[in-house]
Order: sequence, then C-alpha cells, then structure tokens
Amino acid sequence: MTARRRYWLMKSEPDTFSIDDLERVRTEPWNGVRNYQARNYMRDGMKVGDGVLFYHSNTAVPGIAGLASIASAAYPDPTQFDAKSDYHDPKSTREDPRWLLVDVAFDRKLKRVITLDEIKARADELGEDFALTRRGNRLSVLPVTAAQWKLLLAME
DNA sequence: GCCAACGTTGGC
DNA sequence: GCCAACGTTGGC
Repeated sequence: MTARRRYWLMKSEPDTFSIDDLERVRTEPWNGVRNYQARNYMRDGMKVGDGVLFYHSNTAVPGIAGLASIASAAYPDPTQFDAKSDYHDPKSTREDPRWLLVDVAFDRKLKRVITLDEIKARADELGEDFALTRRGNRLSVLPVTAAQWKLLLAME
C-alpha cells in the first residue's frame, strides 16, 4: 500500500532565502527550524515527493510565491552543532540531535504571488484547520490538506 | 519600527 | 508544576 502524497506550507523570509534563491540552487537543506511542532512535521509527516507551498513571510506582500517538493527524509540539521551559526544549539548533541531538517527542491514559481490578503478572503473555504490563517499563527512549517492545496492553487 | 501572540526558560 | 520574564515571529 502506497502512502498518499502529502502537502505542506513552508515559510521563508525572502530577504534571507526567496523562491528565486531556491530556483538558483535547485535544492536547499531547510536549516534553522527551531520549533518542536515544525520539527515533528518534518520528522514524522514528510515523505520524499510531498508538495510544498513556498511562502514569503515578513515582507511587503506576504504570500505563496512558488512550489517545491520534499527531496529527502529528515536528518540532523548541521547548523545546530556549529558554534558560529545563528542556529547553534549548545544543548544539542550529535548522539541525540534535537533539530532535524529536510531537503527542499525547486518545482516552479507561481505566475504571481497568491497574497495573504487573498488567502484570508477564502478563510471560510479553507477551514479552521488551516494553520496559516489561524489567529496568532507563527508556525513556519505546517500541513496543508489536498483540498486546501487545490483551492489555493486554483487562485493562481 | 511597533507590538500582539505565543513558545521557551528557569526560579521557586 | 506553576508562571513571570524573556525572546522570537511576522503582519502591519
């Protein structure tokens, strides 16, 4: 029995790493996630080939800018062991790493950015389980249902 | 740059 | 185990 392909939304600040950066490098280790819920999604939920909505956050027009896919299983985020990295975690050990990441591969840019405003306008249809539009949401990696994926991409 | 939301830390 | 202090996220 084959597991159905799952879908995710992953946020990135375009000033740091944008969809154009991903297009250039093709595949990127998604380092720096330091939230347990987001880590658990990467560790327990993601499979190679899963679909990713690439979301630009903390920018003038936040929204979904492109499509990507999961390109690896979860493995330890090397930046947690690097004392010089902003993502260094002195409490994590190589024997028992606290933080994991997955590789994310470029698929395509959207023809246009699907803005957060537009997404909010469809909040009723997306449903209460859509974490992006839930109040106070700060999760940088979150699950998307097949129905939500379809609805969002139909807005392109 | 402001600030609300909220996860994490650490004293007790 | 509680909870105040603190730090970070991310929209605006």
